[in-house]
Amino acid sequence: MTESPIASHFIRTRIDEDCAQQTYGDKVVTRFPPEPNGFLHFGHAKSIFLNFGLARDYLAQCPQSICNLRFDDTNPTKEETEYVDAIREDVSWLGFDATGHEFYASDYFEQLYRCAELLIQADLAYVDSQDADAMRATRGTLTEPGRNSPFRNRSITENLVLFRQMRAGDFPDGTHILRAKIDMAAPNMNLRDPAIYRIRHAHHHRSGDAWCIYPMYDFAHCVSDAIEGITHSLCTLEFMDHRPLYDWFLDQLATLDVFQRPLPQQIEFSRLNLTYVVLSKRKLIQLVTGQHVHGWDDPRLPTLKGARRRGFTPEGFRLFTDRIGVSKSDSLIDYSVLEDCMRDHLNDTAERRVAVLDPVKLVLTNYPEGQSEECYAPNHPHHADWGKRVMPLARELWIERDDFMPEPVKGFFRLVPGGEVRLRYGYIIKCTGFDQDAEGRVTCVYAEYDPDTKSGTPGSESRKVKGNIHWLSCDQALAAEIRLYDRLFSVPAPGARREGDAPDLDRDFLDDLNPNAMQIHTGMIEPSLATAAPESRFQFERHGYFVADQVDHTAERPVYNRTVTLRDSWGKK
RNA sequence: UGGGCCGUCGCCAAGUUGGUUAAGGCACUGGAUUUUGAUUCCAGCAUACCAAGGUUCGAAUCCUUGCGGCCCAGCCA
Repeated sequence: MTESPIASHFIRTRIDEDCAQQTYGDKVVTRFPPEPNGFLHFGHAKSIFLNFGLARDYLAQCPQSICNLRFDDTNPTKEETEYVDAIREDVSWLGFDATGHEFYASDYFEQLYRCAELLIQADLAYVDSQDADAMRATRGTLTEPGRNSPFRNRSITENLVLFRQMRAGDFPDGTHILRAKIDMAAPNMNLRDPAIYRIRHAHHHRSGDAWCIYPMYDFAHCVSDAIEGITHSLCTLEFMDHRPLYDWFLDQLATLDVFQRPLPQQIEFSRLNLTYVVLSKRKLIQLVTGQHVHGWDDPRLPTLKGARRRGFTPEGFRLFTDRIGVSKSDSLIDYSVLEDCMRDHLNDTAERRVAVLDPVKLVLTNYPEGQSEECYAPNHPHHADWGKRVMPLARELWIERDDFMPEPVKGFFRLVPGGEVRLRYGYIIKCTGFDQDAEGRVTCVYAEYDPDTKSGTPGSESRKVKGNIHWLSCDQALAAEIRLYDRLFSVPAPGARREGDAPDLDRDFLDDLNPNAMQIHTGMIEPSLATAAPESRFQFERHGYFVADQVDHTAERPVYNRTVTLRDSWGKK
């Protein structure tokens, strides 16, 4: 696999500067902060490799470096424990162990609360008793300033009492809210007295019913970072406008001696955009709940769970994140880049096997009935030490339907009537005829083999044929379910308007679903593929990379998923 | 139309305290090897940095003015 060198990017540059100036001493502390309200997707893989990768890379230079896994669970109505477990699994699948540095924002509720009281006491926060509609109405617009709330000038004492009553559960949801007192006329909307705490009488997956007020993201995130001693808090571009608020909270709290400087700094990078998929939580949920796919781990889904079942590898993702880099420009990565990365890794690591996906019978008419002999197939063309396996050859074989054309098109150099081709690892054969059914579908192909051309025997090299096809003897082959996966959507930008669309046309991304994203075949496989463990990955020669299905594959009923095809300069449709 | 950010080869992306010939990867093209139309190997691939002006001996890098794209008006994160 081509190992790309560690690429320089603006975040590394910043960290290098901080290290050079000893801003944070001997540490680079990052964090991966998922909200446990959904499954991780390809976009998270970028963030995971960035955050965990950075901490790991700087370990030699800054021995205290680490990356925390922090569950950002400040919204009790959306989060669940099942997601926590799934996320932890995904992170570890990608190769990062967060044992000992796994945290929860909800563990900081008490500290967060104390910080809020301190802000109130410093006259930097107040309890607003407007309802949500009134708040929205007075927030102003992008071009007009907002108006101060009539409750903005409550006394510190009154604010404190009210806030404590909020915590005590004296008020129903939505009646009061704690707001930062900043500037209702700020051009940055986030600074127009943002909400800090809302009342939510809801059961929290970890804190249970201990709380009925919960902190908002802007407040909880920066404080959590400071508590954990994060040095570089990396997030995506849409949070850029929140940075002044992030700095404001921390600055005030540092002034109030809650935190020591230097404070963590937020740095934004552009999120992953990939063609032919959707990466928004909302759309992913729609696909699952709308039954367009079979659950969160459906191999068609761009979730990490789906990727795993699909046969994608952590190393492939690692390669991918290295290749696409990190920057602040909105980019759109072609899906083929991801596929290429998986091929790249799998090419090196997957043993070769033979499978006939769409079998048609081939009879070697001059091969004695009841006889069979051994042929040898290497497990990997570039790793002789991986050994070889025996493939019995006999009179009746299965070959790929696509490898025979009764009426060949130009450029086709596989089996054709009267033509010659090599049975891979076996003999050169010459097609002598074929049977068709009433619909013209080929039902059987006949050929004669040349006994002097067996692979590996002296003289077998003397005759060259261009075509080379794979096969399986009918006696040996086992039937298997082969799930051929393809891209989930049939257009690069699902749901996006396309050239020529009527001005009033609204497209639905679900209409762009690729109906052929999964096709189930019954194919023939080598016996060793049946006994392989779930999640074993192989290259099916001349087809692509396949993985034994994580949940459905058994020796009795083998199931293989196609991860990605081989590159194909001929059959590209 | 307020604020923030971005615009370097088909796709990514270095370089942006101005200094000879604009890194690298992917894709692509050509050639070699090859019992996977795979892999591998070798070679090629931006007089050009959104545009137009300007400053300068010298600019992708500085200035000006435009153009294009993304984000923000949740008691979501």
